[in-house]
Amino acid sequence: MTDTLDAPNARADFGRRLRQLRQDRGWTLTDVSQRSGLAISTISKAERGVISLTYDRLSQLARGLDVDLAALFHAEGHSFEPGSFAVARKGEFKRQETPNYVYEMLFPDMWNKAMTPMMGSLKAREFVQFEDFVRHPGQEFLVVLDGSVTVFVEGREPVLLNAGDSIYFDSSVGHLYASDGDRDARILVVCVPSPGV
Amino acid sequence: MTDTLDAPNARADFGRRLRQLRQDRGWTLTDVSQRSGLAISTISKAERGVISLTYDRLSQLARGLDVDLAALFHAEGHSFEPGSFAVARKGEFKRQETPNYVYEMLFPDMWNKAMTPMMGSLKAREFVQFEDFVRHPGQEFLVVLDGSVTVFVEGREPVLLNAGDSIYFDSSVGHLYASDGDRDARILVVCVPSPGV
DNA sequence: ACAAAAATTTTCCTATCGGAAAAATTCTTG
DNA sequence: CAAGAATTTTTCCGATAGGAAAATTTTTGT
Repeated sequence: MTDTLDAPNARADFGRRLRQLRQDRGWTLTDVSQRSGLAISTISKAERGVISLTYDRLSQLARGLDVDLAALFHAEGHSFEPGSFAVARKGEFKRQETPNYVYEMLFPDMWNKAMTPMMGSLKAREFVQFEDFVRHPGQEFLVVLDGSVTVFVEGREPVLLNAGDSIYFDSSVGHLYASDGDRDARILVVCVPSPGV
Repeated sequence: MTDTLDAPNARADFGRRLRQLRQDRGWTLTDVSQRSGLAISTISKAERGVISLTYDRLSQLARGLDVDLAALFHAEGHSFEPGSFAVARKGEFKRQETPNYVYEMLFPDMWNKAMTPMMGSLKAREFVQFEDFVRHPGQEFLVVLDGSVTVFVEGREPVLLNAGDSIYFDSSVGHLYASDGDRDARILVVCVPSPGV
């Protein structure tokens, strides 16, 4: 009930996007109708935001347009503001501290980023204090900027990375970082969440 | 007409996924009803695949479940090989050279990465030699590891970044990097493609 | 084990979707 | 500029979504 007001706009935007997809391919309503099995009029109305397609029709239409259903929604208005950009200056980060790490998320107030870059410092430690493995659906990329880092991936041998080395892994598998040696280490981590959950 | 047969299955799968999302959060139908503004019965039917939600309702429901609309449609299957990981050692990269850049894609032979990390060197230049802007759907993140870099984003003022600074932007907008000053610059770039298209 | 409460499903009915065909608009071509 | 073709929009109506409330099932407390 709350958002009945702006809903039509979202629908209209979505419609424009549908039309864009169709026209990008140089197809007519008739073409898409044949490819999708939807009535011409239905597609026409959907593109203009006159009606609100059901899941079944959206599903058909996606196939007709030859895109993954999820793709229909991805580049949508609320992805992140198309054309926008943001700069993060060194040291201007929002700090977040845990016993072993100091994390600084780079663009904390930017919505809907496809990836989450973080700068981190790992404190030098006598020996690894085993906290729990971290797990979160998605993929993670880590590059060592300075120092040495041991990466523990659940069920695997530890991996030692030196400055310039990097690792890419499924972040739903338990993982944990620790500075190796007597210096603090600097790392850059980028996470891509798997959508949903 | 063609896919009337499997459509119900897709819808049912989708419904199960909706229920999963709700239960993962420990919410009842009533909870989601309040959060989304949808009737309890509507959510119940949708979860069981009895009805096929319209775009408007899907949109509301996504907000109620606190997920991006696109996330609702992502099949969990095609993440990337679950549990796998890869290490890239400094200097072991596949080199790719253009007049202004030297790029080294970090995990070139790994399939289905959600993001594409690249190490790059920007050659020092007297003044910017204007090649064409680069454009590709998705989002891009750049961090300056060493030196200074000027980032040109189409339609905007150039942005000067020093070591440690970073920028995050919509990569479908034309962009271009150049080393600033008399030294070569080292950068790390991570791209996330927008699916579809 | 039973009663009360909570959660989910079913029923009933109205609003809206979606298809077929007619009407209108836009695009070609002489 | 006009006639005809191609494309899009509108109209009309049957099919289905979606809300309110009753009925059922499941859970909780004693």
